[in-house]
Amino acid sequence: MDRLKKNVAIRSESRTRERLLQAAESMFMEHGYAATSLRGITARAKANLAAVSYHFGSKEALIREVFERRLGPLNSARVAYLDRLELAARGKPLAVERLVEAMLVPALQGTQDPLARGTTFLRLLGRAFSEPADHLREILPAQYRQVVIRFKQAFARSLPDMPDQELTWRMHFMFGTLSYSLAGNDALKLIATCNLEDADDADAVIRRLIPFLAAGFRAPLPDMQPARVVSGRKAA
Amino acid sequence: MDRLKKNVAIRSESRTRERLLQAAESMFMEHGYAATSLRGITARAKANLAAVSYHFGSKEALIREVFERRLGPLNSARVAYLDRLELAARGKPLAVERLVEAMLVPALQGTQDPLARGTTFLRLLGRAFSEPADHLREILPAQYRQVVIRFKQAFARSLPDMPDQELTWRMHFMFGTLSYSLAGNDALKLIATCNLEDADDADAVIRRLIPFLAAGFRAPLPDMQPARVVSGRKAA
DNA sequence: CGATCATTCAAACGTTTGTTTGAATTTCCG
DNA sequence: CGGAAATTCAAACAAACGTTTGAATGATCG
Repeated sequence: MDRLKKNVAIRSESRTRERLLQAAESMFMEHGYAATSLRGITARAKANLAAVSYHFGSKEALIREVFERRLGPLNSARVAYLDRLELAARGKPLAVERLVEAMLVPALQGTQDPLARGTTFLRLLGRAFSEPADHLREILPAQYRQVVIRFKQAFARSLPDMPDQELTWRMHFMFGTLSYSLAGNDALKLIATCNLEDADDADAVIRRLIPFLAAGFRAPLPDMQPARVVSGRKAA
Repeated sequence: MDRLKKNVAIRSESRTRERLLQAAESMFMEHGYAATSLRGITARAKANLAAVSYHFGSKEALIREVFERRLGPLNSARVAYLDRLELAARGKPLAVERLVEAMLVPALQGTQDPLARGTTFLRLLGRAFSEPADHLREILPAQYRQVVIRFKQAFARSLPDMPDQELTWRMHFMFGTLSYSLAGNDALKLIATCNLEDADDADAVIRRLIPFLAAGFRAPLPDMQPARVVSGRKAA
């Protein structure tokens, strides 16, 4: 298996393999995993149907590779970004704005350069969190573990009075906003009553997300009394 | 067609139809739309395969009905909740906490009673926003339009200094957090380094989401200068 | 009861799915 | 060049898909 891979790389560098990955990334993003057929992928990649089995072994292995080749570098870049920030701060706790920034900037960085190729993966990634494809349930936790651990430490240092449980929840909320917001404007168009100017401007999204999320992290703790519900009679 | 429906209701009230809807709701939630087969649904509903065609006409019509029978009442309840709040406030602007509450409480209200039946739909709904099934792209905007318009007015009144564009973005962020947070703990487990106590307690989620989102809405406006990027050399 | 409708059922329809096969083709290196 | 390895290709595979059919069963009312 390793020998085979090496020969692939040495010989022709397998342009087909790369075309398949890009086509799969696009089509998984557009139609979802289950709704995308290998015939559609290979047609788009201008490759033969059997090429998927030959290069990856199965459809499942293909989607796994689509994620791993992107998610690993992305999360490594996030941690590296955080490392640089902390180094520059010389041990002082960072503002939560900087931590959110460290989650966001690497994600949207590769966007403008390769002509929205990075954006394609981000949309796919946003979908992946809600897609129940069994293969992903095993991939994502492994890919995200280091990021979660590392950033949680940093957040705890920046918000020393925040209980651990509450911090985990707020990071959970942050991931939700990210995966939804970065995942593209399809859903955005659903709720926008007026067309947003900057809908496709990644930088604008970052600048708007940072203060929004940072304020959420700094929000006062919820009072954990029994929930109040406004009934028809007695309104609050 | 109308005659047929009426007879269905009069005669046997079609228990089968209801079982199909519930089975479809569960299975769409667990495996997604495209990955769920009619054979799986009918098996779970203990109905015949042809029952779907008979009662709904097609798989597409089935999923449409699954959404419409839930989303309409949910969004109506949200607007009604907001109406009551504004009535009680006698024209005074509401705190953004109350507006977020009006989005949340109706969504999680039916949760505990029918033994997580409401929760099932919420997870499905969260997925729907990222699922690219073409049928949903037409359903969701129509179902959400009134909610968006109504709540945007209310938010604008509560946050008079917020530019319209910024408000739209922050509502967009809110929808992201909601659909991700309410959609269930599958994704939550992905990032939780420690097990959360209240992961299944809807009230606890509400109490934690409200201050988080309200603070986000009240966050200072972003400075719309060119984005700063921390490079390897010069850190910020 | 008998007629009439709604509903269920087993079986089959034609497509499309992911995967496999074995031969043809291309690429590489001695 | 020539042989070996890597890659492509058209064709076929069984399995699963959504949908349709026509007869069997059930309920309803004059």
